[in-house]
Amino acid sequence: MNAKTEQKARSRAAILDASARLLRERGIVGAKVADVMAGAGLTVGGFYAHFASKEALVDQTLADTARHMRDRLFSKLEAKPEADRAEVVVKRYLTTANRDDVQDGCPFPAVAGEIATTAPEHGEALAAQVEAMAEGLRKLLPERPGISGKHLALGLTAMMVGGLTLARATRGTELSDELLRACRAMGRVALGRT
Amino acid sequence: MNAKTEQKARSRAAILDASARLLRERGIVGAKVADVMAGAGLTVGGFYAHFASKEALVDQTLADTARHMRDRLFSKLEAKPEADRAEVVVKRYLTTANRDDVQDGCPFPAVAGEIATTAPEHGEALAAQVEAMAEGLRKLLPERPGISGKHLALGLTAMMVGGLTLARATRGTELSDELLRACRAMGRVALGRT
DNA sequence: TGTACATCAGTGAACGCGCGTTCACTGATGTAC
DNA sequence: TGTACATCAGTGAACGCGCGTTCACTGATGTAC
Repeated sequence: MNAKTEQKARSRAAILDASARLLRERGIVGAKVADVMAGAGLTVGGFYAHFASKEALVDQTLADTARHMRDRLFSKLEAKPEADRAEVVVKRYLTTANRDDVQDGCPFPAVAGEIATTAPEHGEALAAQVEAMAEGLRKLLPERPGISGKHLALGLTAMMVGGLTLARATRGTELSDELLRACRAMGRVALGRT
Repeated sequence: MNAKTEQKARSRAAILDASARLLRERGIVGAKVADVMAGAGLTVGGFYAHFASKEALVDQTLADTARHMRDRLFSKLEAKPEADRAEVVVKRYLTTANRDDVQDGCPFPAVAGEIATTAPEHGEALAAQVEAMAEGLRKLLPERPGISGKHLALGLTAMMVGGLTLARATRGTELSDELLRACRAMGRVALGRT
């Protein structure tokens, strides 16, 4: 059973890889099962030997891509002065690269609206990942008058996700770049770094 | 031709009304032409006597609903002290009512993600409305050190849209209410009202 | 070691369903004389 | 005023298409003796 089991595990990993790319690029409805399987070098029919449904794939992919994003956002911060770290994270997130290289970027803009409107079944999976991102940020925050660390972390998260979502949706317009600059500046103000 | 013309205008208005409700509630893909027509008390086939395509309807509806939201956000501000007005707008936006009464609320959360992923043809229509909202806010802003009025207005807009989008997507979880509170507090901090 | 059988990852066509759009038609309203 | 015809908003069925899911089948891999 060894070679077979290994082959299946490789296929599953390839499916999740393709799904991670397509979910971020095209959203839940846009990431068709047949396209995901083709992206993994397989055909549609085999999908259901790996996942119970498209819904299960989406939940798993959402968790995977959000963790991947956190790994990138919060990596190698030891090299930065403690007081700079939160701002570094905000700046890393609000780049043209994270706007344009969608398939390796943040998954939230691609799924949050769909979850709100037509896919509430993924709401808890999303909530868990939003909390994980905000918690990562909270650990880096300075004390600020008038707001708790938790609220500041959630507010920054909302601004980052909102800014990136709008920047992606308006890609190609002047507004798009301006939104990224504005949100970076807004992050500095909220962190008291003026 | 009079009664006929009037009848057609009434039907068009009814279609736009139903579209405004459904687009905000279900997004672009979720607002089916047949459902919109049924919501207007008509049948599918008649749709194309009023609009060239679903795309045209969406663009028109996006403009209508965004204007409607601005009217509500910026209404009766004369009664408020000048220094409070920006914060009043932020607080009006980030309410449980604007999260839950989706069909009368902000259209951006329902469409921004879809436009970014699978409907870029609406990007310019969205950009125009985002700019209009930010411009409305900008006029109410105090001078703040370290950030221009335009950037602060865009940053606040991103935070408001991001916060509402995530709050709607996580409705029913504890995080959802907390996000609204956090973004209101973040608004106060960004406006220097501590 | 070799042979017969069992397992199972993956294939590809088909199923049921729903979408946006088209189109022949209906019937109420408007126009011409 | 009345009659015959024209217009046109709206109907409802059909079209073409694409989706998620199912399923009979294939062929390579593994097992039993």
